[in-house]
Amino acid sequence: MEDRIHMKISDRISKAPLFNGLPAEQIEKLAQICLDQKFEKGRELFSEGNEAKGFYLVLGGKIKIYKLSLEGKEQILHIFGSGEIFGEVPVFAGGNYPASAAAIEQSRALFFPRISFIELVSSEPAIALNLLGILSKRLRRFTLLIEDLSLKEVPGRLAAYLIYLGQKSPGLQTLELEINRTQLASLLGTIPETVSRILAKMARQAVISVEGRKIRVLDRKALESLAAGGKGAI
Amino acid sequence: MEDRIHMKISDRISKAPLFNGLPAEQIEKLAQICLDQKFEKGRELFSEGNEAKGFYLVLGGKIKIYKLSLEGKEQILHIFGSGEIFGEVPVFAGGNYPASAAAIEQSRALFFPRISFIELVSSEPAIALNLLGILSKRLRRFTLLIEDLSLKEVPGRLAAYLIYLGQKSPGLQTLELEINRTQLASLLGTIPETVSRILAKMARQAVISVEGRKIRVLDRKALESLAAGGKGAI
DNA sequence: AACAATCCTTGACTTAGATCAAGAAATTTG
DNA sequence: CAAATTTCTTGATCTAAGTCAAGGATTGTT
Repeated sequence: MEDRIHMKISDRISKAPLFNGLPAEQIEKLAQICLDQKFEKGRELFSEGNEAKGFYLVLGGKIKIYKLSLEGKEQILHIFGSGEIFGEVPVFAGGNYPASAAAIEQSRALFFPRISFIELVSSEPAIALNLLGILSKRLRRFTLLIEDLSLKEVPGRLAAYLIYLGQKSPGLQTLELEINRTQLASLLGTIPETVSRILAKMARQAVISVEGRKIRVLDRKALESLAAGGKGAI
Repeated sequence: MEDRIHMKISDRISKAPLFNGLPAEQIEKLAQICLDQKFEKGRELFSEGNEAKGFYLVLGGKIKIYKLSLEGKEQILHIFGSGEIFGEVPVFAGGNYPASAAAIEQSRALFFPRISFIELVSSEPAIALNLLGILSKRLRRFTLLIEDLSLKEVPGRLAAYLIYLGQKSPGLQTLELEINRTQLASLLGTIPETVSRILAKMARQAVISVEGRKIRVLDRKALESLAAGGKGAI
């Protein structure tokens, strides 16, 4: 029995982009050092400022990474799904987690302790290069978020998010927001009321049609020009 | 003559955090593959979307990394000074530069072509680990900027920036903004007028005193509480 | 089915900060 | 040094979006 579970884990590990192109023995080693963890919806994995003991690889569910202001307002930095890693920043930069993490639905993740992982990376250039690629892409995504937050108004950010969702599952013309208005607002740096209002406005202008969390794009051109436009582009 | 210049370059390379702990032969190799470049004030090094052929190590001056909106409004992501690297994201993530770069004063930088550098990293885990550390720290800084942009109002961001400047040169109680109001505004995601107004307001409240680009912190506690406070904290 | 608990939408109001404008100060250039 | 250019400040106005509030729609629970 134990063997079967074990096999499965190393299988999952080998499929993560981070560990692409690693020889089987390395994967096996990784499977030995990691912990398999489950989190119910709402459960917090770590808080900003916690000492970082390692990082996570998501096997299932959704984990949000977020910041809280003193008054408790939340800005979601990213929502990670299956195959993605998070919490790796302090593994290399040292110190504490720069943001908090919580499961927004029932989730499963592998935890890799810091020290054993650093040893592995030092001896395995392939992992290091994969990691460099992942961190670089993440930097690029953050660059985009910063750009959006400072140069675009909320309608532009929302339009950009819809387009991003559309690219994630091409072909489909009805896209499914997999998160509620509050989470979406937090991801866009605004509040649920504003999200509702803007969705309603876009629907009134026949750019999209909205039905709960299902959104159909009616006028792609208009959506794109909204997303591209800076402030005052409406 | 050539030798002396050459010696100097490898010397400069060995002092950059990225190349810490590298053996002399590797430094020498790096010195061979890089190009020594000078840029007058205002000169653009690359534009967002340009194909990335390599990255830069600053030897002197100041380089800003920025994004432009359609209307030409600028958000500065960071200003790099001596010893820092930039433009390394697409070297590993592939593709194009995600932002633009320009010199805000006369500057000098070494350019490292992508391909030769990747080869070196693959064979040299020490460089890879240094790079992972640098990218991780940069991610953390971006995390902070995102937090500031979405959870703090402009006075809070400005206060945080002043504190950050103070930490860069401890001891001194007069700090020198090394950039003009426009650049500062762009860095904080606002406009010069707003920066002026907030500086004036802080001075009126005896939190700081302002004289051109020289700022003296009069009430550190007040400044810190401004920086810590979220929206509506004034 | 009926209840509670979220979640979503819409309206009235307020406000931080952007825009427009114009003069003062500082810096650069001939 | 004077002229020209750039940078900084301050005031008046405008607007995107946040706050407060309350009703309607969904979802889950016993």
